[in-house]
Amino acid sequence: MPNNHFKRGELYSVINGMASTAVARRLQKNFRNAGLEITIEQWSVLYHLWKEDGLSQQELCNRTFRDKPSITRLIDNLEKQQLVKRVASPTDRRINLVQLTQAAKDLQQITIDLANQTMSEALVGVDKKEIEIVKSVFQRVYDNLTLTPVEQLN
Amino acid sequence: MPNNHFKRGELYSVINGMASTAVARRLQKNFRNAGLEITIEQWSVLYHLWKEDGLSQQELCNRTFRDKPSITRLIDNLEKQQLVKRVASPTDRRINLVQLTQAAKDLQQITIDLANQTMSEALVGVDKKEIEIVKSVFQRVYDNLTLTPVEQLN
DNA sequence: GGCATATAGTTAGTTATGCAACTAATTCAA
DNA sequence: TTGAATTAGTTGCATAACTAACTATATGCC
Repeated sequence: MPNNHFKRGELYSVINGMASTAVARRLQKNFRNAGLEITIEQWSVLYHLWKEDGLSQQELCNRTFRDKPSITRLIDNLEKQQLVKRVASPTDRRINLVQLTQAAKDLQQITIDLANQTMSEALVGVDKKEIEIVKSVFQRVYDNLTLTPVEQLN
Repeated sequence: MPNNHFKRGELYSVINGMASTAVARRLQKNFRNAGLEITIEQWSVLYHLWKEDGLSQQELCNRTFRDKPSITRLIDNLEKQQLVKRVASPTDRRINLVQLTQAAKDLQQITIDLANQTMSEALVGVDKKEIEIVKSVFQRVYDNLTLTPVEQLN
């Protein structure tokens, strides 16, 4: 089957490069145009903290799909910009709880509006059912590659 | 509408983080397990050269959705590993044609097999029609964000 | 109690990305 | 035909990614 030899690699290119890169770049550009100095990676961390403040770094790893060194440095940079602060957990001294500052809270509304607007631009002509399929395929892909065989049965 | 306030941002997280990261990590791991020293980014450049050898750096930018500095440095690293060489275009001295070495040609079959196998693992339980929808949505998203309004009419 | 193991987080080193500013070669138009 | 604008590629700087190796704290078992 030499003819569909490249097809899955092709799909890999599509999933990994094109669209996600384009969306990320646009959102970053929209932040910059609005005079906001944060990166999309920093925003993605803040996003989870807006939903639930005071998460541990480990929990942020899980929710943002990043490894620990990545979160360490993102938090370093967010701390430099005074958007979060590390607070030692009172019950377990290994754990840092990451807490939003007022400056970060002030960013929530405007940046989420920009993200929503960016996704609206991105999704022109794409209907809801298709979006649901994309999400379910991605969840499935993620589960296929990260869950143990036993977990996949649930 | 406070309740679906996060939905598009949520989708952004999904598109940009989860699945593509998981696939990339798994493919990189499979390369490493097979004793192959190349990164997936380098592989994605080789992939386009296997389809058509001797592309210019600009053409590689277009096909891999990367900017020029990224390609410059990927080619630098591929050259260090003696997988490609830059050859000046005979007709336009600004242009570098990027040509595969024999070592790179030898990587084609094994790495494409690994990529196909990785995508097969990733896509367990996902049917062809869903894959087509993901691809078409991503093409649409890419076009929405990169084409001029006039081009979008075509 | 004390040692092995596990967990939370950091650091070092390499690769990659994006932007801005740059050089060199080419094209086009006055 | 020469000088402005365009195109191809490179370099510098900042941020971010992954791996491996590390420290510190907590847990669990004897």
